[in-house]
Amino acid sequence: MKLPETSEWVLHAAAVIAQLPSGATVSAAQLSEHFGVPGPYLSKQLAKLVRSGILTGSTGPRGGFRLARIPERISILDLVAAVDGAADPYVCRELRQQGRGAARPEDCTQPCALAAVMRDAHEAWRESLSAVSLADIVAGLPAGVVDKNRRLLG
Amino acid sequence: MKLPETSEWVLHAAAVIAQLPSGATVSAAQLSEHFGVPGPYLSKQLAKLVRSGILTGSTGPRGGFRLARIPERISILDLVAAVDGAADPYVCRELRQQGRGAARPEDCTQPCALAAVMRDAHEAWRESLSAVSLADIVAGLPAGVVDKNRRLLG
DNA sequence: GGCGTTATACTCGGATACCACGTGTCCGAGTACCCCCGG
DNA sequence: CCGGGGGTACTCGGACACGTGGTATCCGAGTATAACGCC
Repeated sequence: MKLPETSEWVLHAAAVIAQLPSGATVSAAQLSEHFGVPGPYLSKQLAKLVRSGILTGSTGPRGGFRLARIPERISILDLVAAVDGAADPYVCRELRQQGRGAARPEDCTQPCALAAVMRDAHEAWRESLSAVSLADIVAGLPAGVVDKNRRLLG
Repeated sequence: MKLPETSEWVLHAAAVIAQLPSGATVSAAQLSEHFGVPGPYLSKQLAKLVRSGILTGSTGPRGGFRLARIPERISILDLVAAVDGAADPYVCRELRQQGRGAARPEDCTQPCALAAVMRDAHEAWRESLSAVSLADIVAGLPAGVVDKNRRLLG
């Protein structure tokens, strides 16, 4: 079980975008330079955030990305789910009802206990990620980093 | 982010093995018939459980697998970690210190806040899985399933 | 009849191909800006 | 000097190859069993 490496890119990129002055935008090329990652591939990931309604993208000169809503209402879970999908990593294929030892349907009125445990764990993971907003991340950045970003974005 | 499909196999197989009479064993071939999954591949996964110290495997006729310790002391996390590894799905590559906008080392005295959030979420997932033991799963099985397994294992 | 030896059949364990998803790249459609020209 | 039109350059968005890890399979090493022959 592993998240795409681009998850980290998207999280850091969103943190930078959140520091933009109101109305300003930043391009994928600028961000790729900022982080030292492949530009076109980063652009591909940011497009996912646009499709998820987290960012809005504008084309043309002075175009780029900006947040679609205030950072207080963007959770880390929103970002991770946008780039990786919201599906549960464990999928129950009803193994108990297959093969020679298949359980009879009348014994399967309750959902599979193992699937329930895995689902609860995933829910705990989601809760933990949704408890932190992008604004919380930005608020915790060291002053030096904020200054550096301000210079980039200004 | 997704778990190997074999995670489900291992969880169900462990639940069956936990119902074995004391001292008895069950072979990978029996289990693969029971669940309708490829035998050699299942054997490969069970070998991981042996390496993790959850099962013990004996060769020869009447050989097979049995639990290495009581099911109360085997958590779902133990099983999942054995088959998928215990690594955090999110790996922090210190993106903040790379590229043109790299933060200075003196601004990175604190660990990356994003990595910390992801780590906490993973820890919540692990806690949730470690709270349930194999004995809990077996105790919750319907009576019909237990009977069916008893007939298989007896 | 009891015991040692041998042959056997069955088990796990690791080494070997195949395939899908993430990774990396490219090019095209669309748009706001800027310059130029005319009034 | 001011307004309109066209060209331009820049942006995002989706379509196209490549590599790594999961999936599936096989065969070999090792061992408890069972039969067999001998004492």
